[in-house]
Amino acid sequence: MAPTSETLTAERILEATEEVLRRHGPAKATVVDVARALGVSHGSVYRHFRTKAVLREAVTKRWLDRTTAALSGVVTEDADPEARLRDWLAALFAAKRRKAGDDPELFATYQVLTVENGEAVSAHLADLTGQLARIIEDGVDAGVFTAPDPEATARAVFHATGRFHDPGYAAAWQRHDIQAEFEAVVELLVRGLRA
Amino acid sequence: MAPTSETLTAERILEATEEVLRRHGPAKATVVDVARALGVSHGSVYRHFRTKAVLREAVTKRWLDRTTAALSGVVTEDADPEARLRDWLAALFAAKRRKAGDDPELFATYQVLTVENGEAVSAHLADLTGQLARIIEDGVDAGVFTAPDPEATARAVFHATGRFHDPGYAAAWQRHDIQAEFEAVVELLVRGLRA
DNA sequence: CAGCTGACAGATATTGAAATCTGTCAGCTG
DNA sequence: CAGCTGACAGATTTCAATATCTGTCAGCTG
Repeated sequence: MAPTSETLTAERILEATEEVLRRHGPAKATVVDVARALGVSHGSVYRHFRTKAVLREAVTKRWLDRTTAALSGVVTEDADPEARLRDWLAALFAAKRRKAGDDPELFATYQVLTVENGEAVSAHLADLTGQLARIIEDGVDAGVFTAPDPEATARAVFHATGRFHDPGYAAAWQRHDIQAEFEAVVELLVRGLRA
Repeated sequence: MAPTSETLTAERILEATEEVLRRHGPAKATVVDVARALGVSHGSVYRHFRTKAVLREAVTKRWLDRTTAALSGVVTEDADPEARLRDWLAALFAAKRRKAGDDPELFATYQVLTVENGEAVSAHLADLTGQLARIIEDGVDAGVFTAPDPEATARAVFHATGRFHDPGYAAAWQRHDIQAEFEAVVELLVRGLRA
């Protein structure tokens, strides 16, 4: 917790920023707070990040990329495409639900950050639909799925499951019947994909 | 525009409230404004609606019910169930897109009102999924759809198309490729429903 | 006397002055 | 001399005083 006197790196600033955001929330977290947490002047922070907005975007990217990385394992899993598709969607839902449930305040903080940084979010969504597209392509190649345009189909599947990964629906993830809802949608989609 | 001196009815108050909301927006519309628009004292408004919250809820209900009514015609349309399902989803999407596009400020106003009145919204969603369920049941009866539990399937279809009717996605309805996205999702769902 | 008015108390919103923050940069320091 | 500091101008936020609004009700009016 005490500010180590290593040299000031972008990475250390990002860590401190995440901590300040967790403590103060997105509205009250200031660059001065971040500098204080690191035991440096706020001018030094501006040496590594040109503006506060750039700093916040970098933190957001880092957070989004952690989710992407966690899911990439499922894509290359050793199972048939339908099972991998189901696993991937379930893993995405579970990850989101865990994040929202474990630390609602931090989740709300990142929700604010993501609406602020549409750019970073678009890139993240492209990453995720890319993973989905790979699974669907594998299914088409194996002859178990029908999809004239796997990229477009991946986006369709992603959009159709929005209720189970879009942060805007986080409140609904508490409902007792949400798991049944999820399974009903996935069932419909998998049936729609089958050759 | 001049306040007619008919007797003050709940309906006239609701109309005036809608007009005040359109003019001032949800944050600044006051009961005093509504009374002024009607040429009465604000005490008279409280004779018909116990609180401001009740008044706003009533306006919200009215607005939601207009949408439900507009769609009910499609349910009883003379066409095969698959066509009716496609028509109904398209009509819902078109109605939402038109509302959001024609008068964005009023749409934003009602967005605020709907988050305020979760109760009224739940009832509205139940109405809509009820209409969907009837179409799906007809499809099951005709042997063209498979759905062990049509009510649950209706909810699944409704959730899966959320991106095309949930007001939270209104910004995305401006994208040039939204129509293609819509058709891709509907295609997948219809395929998933077929017997 | 049914329905409306307007004064009122407490709650909520607005406003403008004071405090804090962002982003810059000349100069300090190891 | 590379990297950090801290004072500064302008932008933004906070806070407390002031104004407006909500909800009630005793009494007015047609």
